Amino acid sequence: MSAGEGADAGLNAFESEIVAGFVDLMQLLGMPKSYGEIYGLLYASSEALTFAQIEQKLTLSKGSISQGLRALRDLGAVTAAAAPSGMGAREVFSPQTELRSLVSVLLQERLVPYLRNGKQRIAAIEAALGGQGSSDDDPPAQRTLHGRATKLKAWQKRSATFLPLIAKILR
Amino acid sequence: MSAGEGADAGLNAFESEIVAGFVDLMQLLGMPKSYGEIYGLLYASSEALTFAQIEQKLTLSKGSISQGLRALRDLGAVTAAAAPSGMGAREVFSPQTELRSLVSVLLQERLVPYLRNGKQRIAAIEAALGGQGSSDDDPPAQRTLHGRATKLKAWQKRSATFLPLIAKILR
DNA sequence: AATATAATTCATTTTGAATTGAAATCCATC
DNA sequence: GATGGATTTCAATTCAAAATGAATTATATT
Repeated sequence: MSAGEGADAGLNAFESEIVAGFVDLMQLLGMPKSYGEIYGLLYASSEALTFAQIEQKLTLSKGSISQGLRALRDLGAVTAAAAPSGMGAREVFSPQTELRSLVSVLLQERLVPYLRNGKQRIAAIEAALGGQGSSDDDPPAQRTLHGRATKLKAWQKRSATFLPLIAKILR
Repeated sequence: MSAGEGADAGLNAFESEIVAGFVDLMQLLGMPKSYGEIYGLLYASSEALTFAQIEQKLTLSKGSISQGLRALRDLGAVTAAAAPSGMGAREVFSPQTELRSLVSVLLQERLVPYLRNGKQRIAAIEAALGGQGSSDDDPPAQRTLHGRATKLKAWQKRSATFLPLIAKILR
């Protein structure tokens, strides 16, 4: 007893362990932990859940649930289906259980913008190095800095290869 | 002009681009951005720098610089050498310029604890599933949950392979 | 069409991590 | 071994990201 963190009233042991796991995963990937709670709860449920069911099982406001569900849907991690009519809810939510695609989407979400930036950054660095040489020259120092800039560029190029490679590993 | 963010008084274009790049990298890996500033400045300098030089080039308190340097040294990203006597400083600091090892250390710093946790978590999940079946039985639902738990376990196992693989790619 | 309930939006609040700053400690030089 | 500057420590502060909740909008049911 009392291993994890937030109490989360209505979760059984199975559910709360799974939720905790996905909370950690989301945080590892720099996403809000509420996303992990929502996704984890869906993952631990044999049936698709309604908004209201999520709300009553987790200690999260409607606002957070709404935002979380939207983000997870946009990521393709959760799918919504029309709720069987008669019950109040509009939709029911299920997890995309293919973990590899989930992780790969989450990863790319962070890596792609980083790499995009990197590319222009390298250009700026090279420009700065070129422009700099004119005034105070100190050849050995300049060579060191050139070497470092070159290293960065090589790294940047390798990173571009990187991403598809990760995608492949995750397959 | 004015592409980046923090002004950082005394940095030239070359330095501030490199600093910005490492700040982004640190943040991608969930480390404080001050670490990126310090490492970036060292990386952009042809000579090893003293504590005081770092302080005067960056807009950071002594406290942050001290903590940042310590963390970077612990990570093996920065090395310290005795400062040539006569100048006030005790030590001078240089970057470990092998980016691959830097990134791999930073990555592992986050991945390893996550994976370690994951392992016990899987055990707890299996225990919970086993203990649960007795009271309210719904075989198809149980089978679904079993399937999901199995998927998690498989994923966990693959993740363990994952880490050395990343290390290999970074080589 | 009207009503009641579900879901979303977004300004405000909370929370946790990063940063600061001032006091304590360390170390080289005298 | 005493002095003065260099560095570290850590409680208090700041800051950004996440969560809330009340007002709004959308949708189902009658």
